[in-house]
Amino acid sequence: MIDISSRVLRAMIALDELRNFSLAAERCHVTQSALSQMVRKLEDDVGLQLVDRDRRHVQFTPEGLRFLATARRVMQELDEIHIDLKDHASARRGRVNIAALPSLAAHWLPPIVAAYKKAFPGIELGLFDCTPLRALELVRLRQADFAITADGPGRPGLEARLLFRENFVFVCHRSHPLAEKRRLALADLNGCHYIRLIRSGSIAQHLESALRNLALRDTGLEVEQVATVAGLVANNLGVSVVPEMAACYFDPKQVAIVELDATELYRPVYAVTSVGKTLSKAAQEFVTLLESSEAPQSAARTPGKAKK
Amino acid sequence: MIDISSRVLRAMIALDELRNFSLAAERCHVTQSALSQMVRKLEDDVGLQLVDRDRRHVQFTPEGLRFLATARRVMQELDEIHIDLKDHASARRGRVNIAALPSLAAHWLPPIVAAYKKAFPGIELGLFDCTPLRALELVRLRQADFAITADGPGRPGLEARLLFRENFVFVCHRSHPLAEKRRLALADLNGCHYIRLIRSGSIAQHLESALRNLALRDTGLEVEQVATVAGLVANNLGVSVVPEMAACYFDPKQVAIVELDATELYRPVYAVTSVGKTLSKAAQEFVTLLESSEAPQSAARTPGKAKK
DNA sequence: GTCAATTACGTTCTCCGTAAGGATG
DNA sequence: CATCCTTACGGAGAACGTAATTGAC
Repeated sequence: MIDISSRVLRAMIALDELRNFSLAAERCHVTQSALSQMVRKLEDDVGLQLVDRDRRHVQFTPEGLRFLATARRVMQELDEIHIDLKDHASARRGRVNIAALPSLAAHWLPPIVAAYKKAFPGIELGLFDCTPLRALELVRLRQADFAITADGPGRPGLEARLLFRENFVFVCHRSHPLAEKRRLALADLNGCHYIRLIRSGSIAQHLESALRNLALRDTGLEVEQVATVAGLVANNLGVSVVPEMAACYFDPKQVAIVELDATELYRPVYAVTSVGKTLSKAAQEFVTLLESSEAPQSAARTPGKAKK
Repeated sequence: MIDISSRVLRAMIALDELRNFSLAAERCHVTQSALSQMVRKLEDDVGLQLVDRDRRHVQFTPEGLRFLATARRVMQELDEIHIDLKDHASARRGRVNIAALPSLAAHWLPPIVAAYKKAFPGIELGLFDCTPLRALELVRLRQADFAITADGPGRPGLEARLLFRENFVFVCHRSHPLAEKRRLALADLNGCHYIRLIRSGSIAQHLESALRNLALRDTGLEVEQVATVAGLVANNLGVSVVPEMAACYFDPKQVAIVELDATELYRPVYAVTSVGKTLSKAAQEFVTLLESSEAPQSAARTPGKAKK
């Protein structure tokens, strides 16, 4: 199998353009002797004369011209991939695919995305809002560079970095007895009519153990979307517990949002990556930005103050 | 400027296909260590990690995959040009452009072309029938690989190889006094009404010096095509002297063709090439065939016997 | 412990530069 | 005689192979 280096291709192209060994050698930053040897070796390798040197003029043979055409195409390809890789290395170009839980994608992520797009305008962003399991699957399938989710640690092949811990808040109708409290303990929820979120979601999973020991009354309502909970609570059909970030779904005129004094009750938010898969520079930058971003403040009590 | 050799491209492709350093190294006929170093050096050169090796699995990074796509395109180009050049080197493929005088192109060349096409079916042939000057110009312009013409020696930048010498014959109407002779000396033409060919043609040029000393009567006719001479002679408007090969233009029923006993009167036929321009293998083979071909026999006295 | 890739190191060999050679205009 | 390419030769460095090392399963 023949071996051809891009140096030789460049030399041949220079030789064609300058029609002069000395000048071509100069352009290639080698001596004229070296270029002469390069051409000779190439000709030996392919078994054909490619250039006619009649001591005064440099002329390519028909075969040499065919070779040149290929050489130019190849060099264009190599130059392009080189620039392309440099761009990717410096995060000037590229694409980052992110799998995130819907609530995070909708409320915490947008300002970070905005900051990222400003800092790295050449990077395309793909944002998948999906269930926790799907998010991890996308990372494993390499369809997402990383996931932003409440799950992750302990999963084989995945690596999770804690970004922040999100507190839960209690939501009820303003007419509810607990509506006027500043803070509640979990025990205060005993006896309440509770609206559940479906189990497959991240929220229910983190609430389950904490709520199991409470004497909650079942409303018979189990819904999928937090927005539905908001509607139900607004119509005084029950109470619920949701992450701080979901508070904005609730209409403050009808719904009271009360902080929970329960340190054991929180939802961790991780950046989850595949072990052994180096992130692209662009994705690395995004994760760095995530890590430097603050945990969200309660959107309920301190509206319009998303960051410290 | 980065230097990438095809060996490295092959290695990366093998690594992608086999997902295993040891196997890929084997395919590339190097040790696994060498391949590891090759990949590392490539990554250093481009400044990016292209392959994730987690000790057990080989996975390409997004940038690595981009690189691979280019690598495959480039290798395809290089493999193709290699095959292409090998084919040209062995005259399996290619093209030969020939500039030849009309009379040679029409009468001497066809059987040679036929033999050549049989021996080298993959070679395309271009045949230009043109004036002597134009033939040499085409060679100089490299639009023709070589010329078959009566001119050539002494021209700067051109190289002429004598193929054969073609004799001239005397042509006249059957009613002409010289029609019954077996052989004529040049002096026998004195007093004849002579039909001239134009000076720019090869025939007139070779006749000029020999005929200058004869006392020919001018018919006032100077024509361009030998076929026209044939028509004029057939109508008894004069006599002429033409190369043996042109004899077939004349109608034997009306025109007598007489050999000339004049050793100094002949038209040399050369294969003319550009000095310092190596012929393609295909063209070389054609010239070889030309050189091994016999000079044409008189088509007049021995019809149907083109070769000895 | 085994397997697979990396690292270390010595050697080989390629490739380049210097300098001399040769041909051409 | 000057120019331009080729050839000869010697040295620097790259690349390869052997072998020891590391790390994962």
